[in-house]
Amino acid sequence: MTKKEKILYAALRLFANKGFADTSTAELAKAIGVAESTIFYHFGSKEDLLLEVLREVRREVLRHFEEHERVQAYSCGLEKVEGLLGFYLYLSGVMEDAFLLLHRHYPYMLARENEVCREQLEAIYNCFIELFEQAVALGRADGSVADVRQRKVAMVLFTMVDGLARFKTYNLYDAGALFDEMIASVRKILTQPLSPRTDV
Amino acid sequence: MTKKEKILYAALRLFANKGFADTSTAELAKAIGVAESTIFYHFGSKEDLLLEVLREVRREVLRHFEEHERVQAYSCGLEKVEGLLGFYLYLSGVMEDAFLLLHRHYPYMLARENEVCREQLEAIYNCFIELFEQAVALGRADGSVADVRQRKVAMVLFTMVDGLARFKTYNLYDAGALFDEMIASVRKILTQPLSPRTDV
DNA sequence: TTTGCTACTGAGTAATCACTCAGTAGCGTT
DNA sequence: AACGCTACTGAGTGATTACTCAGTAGCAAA
Repeated sequence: MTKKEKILYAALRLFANKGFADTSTAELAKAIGVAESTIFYHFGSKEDLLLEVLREVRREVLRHFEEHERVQAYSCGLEKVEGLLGFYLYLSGVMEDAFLLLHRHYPYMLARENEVCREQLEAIYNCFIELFEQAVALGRADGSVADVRQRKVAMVLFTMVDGLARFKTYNLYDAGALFDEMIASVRKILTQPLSPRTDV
Repeated sequence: MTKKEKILYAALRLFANKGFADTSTAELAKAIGVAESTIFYHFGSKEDLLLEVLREVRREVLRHFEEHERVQAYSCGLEKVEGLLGFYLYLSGVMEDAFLLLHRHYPYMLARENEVCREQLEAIYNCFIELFEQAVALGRADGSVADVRQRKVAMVLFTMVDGLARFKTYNLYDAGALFDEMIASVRKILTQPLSPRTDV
């Protein structure tokens, strides 16, 4: 691994676990045994380093989902939705640092004024929601999913699984124990038709 | 408002919006027109100030929920669950800074080594989940909620609404538009009985 | 051998950081 | 008038911050 790559991955680890402001370039350099100025030689500034880290996170996340899409076969749309939810949670463990970084506030603050940052974040989130929505659409087509509002349901599903992934990486409570319950809930959401009026 | 209170609320606002590490005591002092040393006179250190802020957030959040519990009447458990979810989202707007702070990573990092911090966070989250669980239990008793695993369902509900609140305060997408969909989903989760085997 | 280029570094720098401290203004009690 | 106390401050402190820059080692082409 080149020194540039070492810096990139160490930065991901430290920015994710300690936060951007709480990680000094001196500390980062010391952690991998390079001179502090090497960081600035390769990346220009600390903020540009973060942007490069986000770019790398985007590449990795999309690569993982494309790979999953390519190799994993599902018998119906409902099963695919459930599979994707599981894969999301699995990824949040495999790419723990990346998800930790995505659950921090700093990147979203930066995104407000920095177009490059905004671009990476949007690409990542669009990828997630698109995949969920496509799986729901597939389910509607093959009959495994009832009549639901595709886009909105996909976003609710994403909200659920991302919230769970966040609690998992924050160690707030056991995500594994909750996952089964979430899947059961998702099945109810997707198999029951749109708002069967229950009043009076 | 005393200078001490001014410092406390300005700290909440700045810690929530800029982050703990990114808010300097000099900036905080300047924002409210007091000497920087006044902060240390009242709170001792920057970290102790954060702990005091979290204590205040805890007091406010619990007060709001107790008030809501006291004045709001619901005709059945299911309706109460839905009401609580709406109230949670409403609160995340009214107490935006507090929720922003609770959605940051720093307090949870601090909680690992600081008992006082851990205590405040646990009190807040326990309050939420307890209320949701009680409402679910009420629903089971009055028949508006089907046979479900109370605790786990309550946690899934909390995961959903907290995720939505987070996206709302991060301005990722329109929470209002998603809320109706979430309520519809919650109704499906709570009114359909436990896992009716759908295989083959 | 000279030249040019990339990768990298140690020694800086000004600015900012959290925090300290001696001192004071105001006010109630004796 | 003297005292004691609380609230508050301005002027510091040494440490740390992101970043700069002149210089060097190594290697490839001329």
